[in-house]
Amino acid sequence: MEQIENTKNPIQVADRLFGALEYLSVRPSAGLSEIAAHLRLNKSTAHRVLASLEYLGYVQQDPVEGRYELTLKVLSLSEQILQRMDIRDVVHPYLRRLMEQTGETVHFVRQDGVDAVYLDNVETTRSSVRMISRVGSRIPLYRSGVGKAMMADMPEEELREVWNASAVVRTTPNTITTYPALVKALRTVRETGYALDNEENEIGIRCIASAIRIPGDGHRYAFSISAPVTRMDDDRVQQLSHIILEVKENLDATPIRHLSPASTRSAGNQT
Amino acid sequence: MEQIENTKNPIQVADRLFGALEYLSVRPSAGLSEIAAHLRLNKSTAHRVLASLEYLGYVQQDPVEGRYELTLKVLSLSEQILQRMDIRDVVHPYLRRLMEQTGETVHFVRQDGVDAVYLDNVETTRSSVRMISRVGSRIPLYRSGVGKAMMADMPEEELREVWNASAVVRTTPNTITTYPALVKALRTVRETGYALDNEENEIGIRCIASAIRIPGDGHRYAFSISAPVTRMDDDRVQQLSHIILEVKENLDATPIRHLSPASTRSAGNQT
DNA sequence: TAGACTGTTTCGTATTATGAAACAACCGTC
DNA sequence: GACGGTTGTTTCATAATACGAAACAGTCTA
Repeated sequence: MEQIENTKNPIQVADRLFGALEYLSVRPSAGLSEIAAHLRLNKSTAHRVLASLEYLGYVQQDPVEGRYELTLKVLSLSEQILQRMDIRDVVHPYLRRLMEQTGETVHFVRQDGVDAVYLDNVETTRSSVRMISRVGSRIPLYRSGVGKAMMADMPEEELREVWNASAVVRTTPNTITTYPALVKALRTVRETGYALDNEENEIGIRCIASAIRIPGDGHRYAFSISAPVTRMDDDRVQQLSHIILEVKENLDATPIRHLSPASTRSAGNQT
Repeated sequence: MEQIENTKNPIQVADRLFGALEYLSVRPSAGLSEIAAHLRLNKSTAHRVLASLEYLGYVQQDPVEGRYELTLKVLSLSEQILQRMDIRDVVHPYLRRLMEQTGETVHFVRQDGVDAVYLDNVETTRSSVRMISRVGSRIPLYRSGVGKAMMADMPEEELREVWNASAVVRTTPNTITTYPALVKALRTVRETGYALDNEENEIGIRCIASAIRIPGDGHRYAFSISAPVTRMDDDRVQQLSHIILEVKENLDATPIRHLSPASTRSAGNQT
């Protein structure tokens, strides 16, 4: 029990509270017994936990069925987080122009641990395939263009940590699955200035990405153009890479007003 | 102290945990002492709360500054919630078409308590004013087109409850501030089939909205077209109302596959 | 009607969170 | 260079708090 002892959550209830929250976020609604069983809690405890979440406004109980479901309060939380990310406002017009220039869907991400998290995107208007915005979703760094772009900027030690913490899964024949392969790929990224995801995450999808740096911001950001391979042969990759690099230069040169004091923005809500 | 006694949170720590979370969601980062002061907690307690949130992955501490900030995990939570809302996938193409037909920004919302919460939107490509997506943000029902559209479908008792729970604030000269005025406005909505927000929330913005109903879904939904008054005179309102009503009819007739059993969707992540 | 489910409430107990205080490690000042 | 003023961190005895078995109250099925 000495060293092996997993560092424990200093507040046990927190496990239960967020466990319930996360469980409910995956299904439309759930009954008390079901939640209790899943979290291995006594019904009574589960009930208290749910009552607490309800009190806080994150959970709501169907008065007739008795089932529990999330309210949209957690969405407001996310919205506030996104809203104070000034960098999104700066980057968004570039994304838009990039989409218009290329006709392809573009993404903007930030590193969060071993993943890249989508912060913004502008979807192509040309394709008939609607792809609803997935802001907030994740993709592993080692398996994405944006991820490779950001990793190319990391010092060796940090890279190593990321790799070790990553749960490597081969999702396509092209997926990078060894550290040496990753290092080699990153060398190419550094040479060319952009990262190519050549169907490494999903068959049929290629994408070109580049990292950008924000002075005074500890996080890593990147943006990308994705398209089906049918529209993305090597020639097109060449063309697009020029556009990508141009945008990157512009963004790197753009000063970002960071951490505005009171962070009081014009509300500007619309009906 | 009989009746007056506020129903208390059955789990006190929950207040602290989510208090810290919500506090951090408003500012880019915060120091421990600052958080402790704001939540009126002992530094020691605050530290434990933060450590717990960090353990759960929602909070991260800057190793050099020592300041705390949110990770993007809460965004993933939201994303999962949005992703299982099948109705968004159904409605999105309609929104897109609506925007293309009218050239104006369109919104899609759901009722959550006394507010409408934005679930999706398609912003106009014509205007040069970029308006980054505000999915997750809120607007009071009584002060919005979408809100009035949804309230028009409520039985009197429910309406009364909403009104009483609403914190009425006059944001423009046109804002509805009395219950009789609201009732009267809703009568018009029922007669015409759509709701008009005539600069009732924000000067210079008009919008037309309509509620839709989803069989087997306990929630209320609505969508809207917003535009500056300069592009939205009474004639245009007339025109747009026809389009709105047509979309509403289509949507009301569209069957929504609801609560898919395992809710396992094609992931389809892209780099 | 009996049985098997729901979700809810109670209450004695032991676990758990609490916070004052001491600690360590900075930073700018005098 | 010791100072007071900051950070964030750790300890620990005590009180408060969350716990869960069990009983309860419904609802639906057989």
